[in-house]
Amino acid sequence: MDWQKLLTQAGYRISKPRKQVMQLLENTQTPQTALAIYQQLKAQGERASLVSVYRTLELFASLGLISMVYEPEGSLGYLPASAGHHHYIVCQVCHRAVEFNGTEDLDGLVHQVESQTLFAVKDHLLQFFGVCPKCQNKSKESA
Amino acid sequence: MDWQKLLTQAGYRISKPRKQVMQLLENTQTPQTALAIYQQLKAQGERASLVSVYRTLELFASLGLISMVYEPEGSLGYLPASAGHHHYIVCQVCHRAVEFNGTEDLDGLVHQVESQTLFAVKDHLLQFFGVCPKCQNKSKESA
DNA sequence: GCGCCTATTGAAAAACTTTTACAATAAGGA
DNA sequence: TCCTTATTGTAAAAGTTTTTCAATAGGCGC
Repeated sequence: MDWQKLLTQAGYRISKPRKQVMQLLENTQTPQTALAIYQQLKAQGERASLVSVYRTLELFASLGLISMVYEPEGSLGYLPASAGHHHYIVCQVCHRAVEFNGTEDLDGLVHQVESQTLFAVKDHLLQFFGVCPKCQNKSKESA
Repeated sequence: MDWQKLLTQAGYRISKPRKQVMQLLENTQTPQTALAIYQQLKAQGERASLVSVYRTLELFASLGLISMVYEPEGSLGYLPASAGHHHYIVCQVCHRAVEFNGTEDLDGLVHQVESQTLFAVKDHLLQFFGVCPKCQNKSKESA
């Protein structure tokens, strides 16, 4: 189901800022902060407001349409969420984020943590940082 | 090695705010934000400044003396770092954080992610959220 | 396609968080 | 104890996120 139908079914409207934000996120490889999204819309000559970007991101995130990614430098970026798993590895050089599938491998760890700590595990935060293939090649060339 | 020796050897002084912040962190079960630390020091009648708390936390974190924990509601808390692993599970009810040992179990996942994404994995962010044994019992009693 | 209802927007301001500047203070080696 | 300078605290600046509210525009019914 596309995001517009989902919004409508949930009782929300398809407004211009919402379209702009989603379009921008769908066309980027790197997670984008609220401010970065706002600045890019401005740069495109759009009449956009930072407040709407914040509101839109909050809404999209609550509906599971976008995922949050912690950037190496500590800021919080957003990406369109694909169905199912939402774990990312982020390139420390070019910031490109790629999803990986690791849910099954986490199950073992979850059980071990539960028996080790006696907590009931409800949720987790998992992200990897590293260097993407392209940036690996670039550093090889310059070396 | 205790933190005071480590600070001294790294060329830093053992100042009053640094002692206050470390003492407070050592005596708490839940991760503390900069503001929370400042407010507690104030409540204890100490003459403290929020700026120094920020500076102290930044220093301690850079020296590996404290660890950062993402709270369920999104804020960033600090805890004294024990040697070695620094992965936490945080109670969604009482916010208590407990370390768990899962480095080995992550190795398999790291390798899988590397072969799946072709990234070179350099670092990771792993945290669990759940309900601690005490809070599990409390909810059982009230049920 | 038109009009109405109200969700949503944008501008401004407020609230909150973090950083910077700089004179006063205090840590710790001589 | 004295001296040097790292560190502090106050104040201000910078940056981020939220709130307020009148104006706008989305989309349902006709």
